[in-house]
Amino acid sequence: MQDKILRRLTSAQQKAVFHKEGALLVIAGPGSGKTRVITYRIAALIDSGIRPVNICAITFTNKAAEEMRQRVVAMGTPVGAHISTFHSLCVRVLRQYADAAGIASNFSIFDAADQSRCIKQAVKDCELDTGNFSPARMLEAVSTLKNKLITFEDIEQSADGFFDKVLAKIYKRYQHILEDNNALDFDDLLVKSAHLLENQKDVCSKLNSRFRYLLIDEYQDTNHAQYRIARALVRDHNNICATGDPDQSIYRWRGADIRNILDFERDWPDAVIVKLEENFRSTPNILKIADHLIAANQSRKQKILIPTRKTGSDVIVNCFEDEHEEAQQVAGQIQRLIADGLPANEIAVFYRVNAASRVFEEAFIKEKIPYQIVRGVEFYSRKEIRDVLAYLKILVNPADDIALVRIINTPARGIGKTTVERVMAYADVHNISFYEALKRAEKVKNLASSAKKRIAAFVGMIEGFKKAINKEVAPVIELVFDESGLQKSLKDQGKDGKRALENVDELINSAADYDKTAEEPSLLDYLQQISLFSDVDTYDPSAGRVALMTLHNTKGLEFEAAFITGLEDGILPHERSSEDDDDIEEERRLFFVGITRAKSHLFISYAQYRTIRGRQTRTIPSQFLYELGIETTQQQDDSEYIYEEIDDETISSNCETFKKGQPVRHPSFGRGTITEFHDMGQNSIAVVKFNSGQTKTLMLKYAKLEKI
DNA sequence: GCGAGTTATGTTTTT
DNA sequence: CATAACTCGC
Repeated sequence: MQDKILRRLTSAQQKAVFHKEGALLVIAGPGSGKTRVITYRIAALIDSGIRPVNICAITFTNKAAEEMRQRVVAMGTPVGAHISTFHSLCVRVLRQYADAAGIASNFSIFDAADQSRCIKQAVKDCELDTGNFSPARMLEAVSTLKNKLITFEDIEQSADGFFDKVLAKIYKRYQHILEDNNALDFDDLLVKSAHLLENQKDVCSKLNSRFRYLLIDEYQDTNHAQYRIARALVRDHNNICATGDPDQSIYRWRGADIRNILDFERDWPDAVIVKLEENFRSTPNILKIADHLIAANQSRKQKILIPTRKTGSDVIVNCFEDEHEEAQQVAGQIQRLIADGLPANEIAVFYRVNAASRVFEEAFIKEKIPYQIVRGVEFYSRKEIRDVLAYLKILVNPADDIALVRIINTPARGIGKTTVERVMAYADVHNISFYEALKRAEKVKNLASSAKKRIAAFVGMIEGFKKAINKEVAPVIELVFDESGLQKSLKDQGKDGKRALENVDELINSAADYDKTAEEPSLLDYLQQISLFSDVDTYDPSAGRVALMTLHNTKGLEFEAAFITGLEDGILPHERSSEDDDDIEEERRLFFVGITRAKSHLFISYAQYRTIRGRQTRTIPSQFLYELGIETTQQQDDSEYIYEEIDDETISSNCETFKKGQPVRHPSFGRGTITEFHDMGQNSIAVVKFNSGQTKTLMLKYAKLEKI
């Protein structure tokens, strides 16, 4: 075994793989085989006599976990190591130690849509105006606090500003709503686990002896709560191995804390640090521009990528008329690659925002290119699927009012808004769940006898379903789908319903699959698992189709050919991420991650016009294009094209030379100061920090900048 | 109580 | 532009 592993690894990789006891940090650039190191390390640990059940590996997505499991098994090692995401691990721990964590083990996991309903309710309950305190904003703020393990009690005490005080109130109310529903949101899974591990020493000890080795991949994108969980999990033995790359940190907005990786040596002073700088994935040309681009980030340790591949084709930067031409040309280029013998599943198209997928989809359908859009959650957010799942959730967790409200009258069974409100009021007064109140509907005042009858029938139906619960999930779904009347109502809908019926069929199929493969199948486990599905989880690399995905979803993947699209100011970097330098740097890392996914062919493109919110808008090329360190012939061709559209007078008046520090005025952004100026004649670019706080990169020939 | 039609609203990335 | 929220007539 050891020999077999040795032959395939570089000496640096070996050092990490065969590291014995204590903390280990693997700082590794893209394509350096860091995930591979973890996989081999699991095998090596088992090979050295460690029992598989004593190993816990954490991946960023379920998909990555699945792949790692397969690879470990393929290496001839016994199954049994726990490999999952942080969230999945937390679900397991919380279910097992529910009492100690102070929760019930049949908790619902609230997804974004459920959370949104709860926060809206919370804002309403606090009698606040949703204008100033938009649910989305408050949810983000609450999530940020939770990721830092700040409770509402904490913030209640420390809040001094008006916003913080209101936030504390909403946070508290929101948390109570979740509690009433016996529900945890994504963040709670981490928060409750961290608190459990830190406050219940015996649970912590048990887990320390269960998992004697902890391995964490993509450590640069862990948040503070995850760090605290990891710290507690290795409290007794310090056998932690983390791998990551600060240059690939792209989830700061979600609470990822780069300090986790930067301070690793402080947290584990005896840590051995291994650096993997060789890149086995990409051609030198691709790595050269990746290096050049990422060097523009100020807050970063110098590091370069050492190519091990010797040759490769050029990186191509294309400028297109608009997003339709971009999609069309990308499709054409893909057809050429496929004709040259490249399998379709070795090709991928990346974009910054999901909305950008549509034009590509249209072009691919037109050109008959097989494709798959990597967006898993979309399936589970379809109305019919949510409806079915809501029924199932009620069976497992009757306190889940959100699910109950969803299906009490779906399909329509004559229990309308008024009835629901009256029963809800009754539930509030008696401090019981909505379902409990429905059971006692007889006692609710002002309720029509017809309504009472319908409610009784509904409760009877749910109780009947409960009796049907078994280990196997698929038969329960079929029963519920049929007897709830959902199936019939979809059948009656004609064409639209047909599509929905197919989706439910797919759900039943996947549940049957779950029944077959799960260790201990149960309805509870099934519901909790599917809540944690991620976008990339549905991605099937063997399907022989071109992959379309956001740049965030490309993490950990690689393709022979990659197309990175929409390199325009406001898109990449995204306008909502342009507020400060840190935001821009993260956007730059995102582009860096995209670039380094490509093994052999890289195509980067932007369009001169793009339809944004239904308006065709002239775009400004992304500042990142000028940071790649390449001159492209395409850009010059376009420039000529652009000249025809702009009269000479405008160009000359717009192309004065500016200096750093020059105060300027822009017709829409107002006053500001030039912070950077790249003199490239008619293509000159100025970076302007406006008084509004935003920083924009402007091409002088388009932007009407005035000196003031 | 229900659903069609209208109006407002809000727009990044995701476990 | 796309969807959510809302109104109004049955």
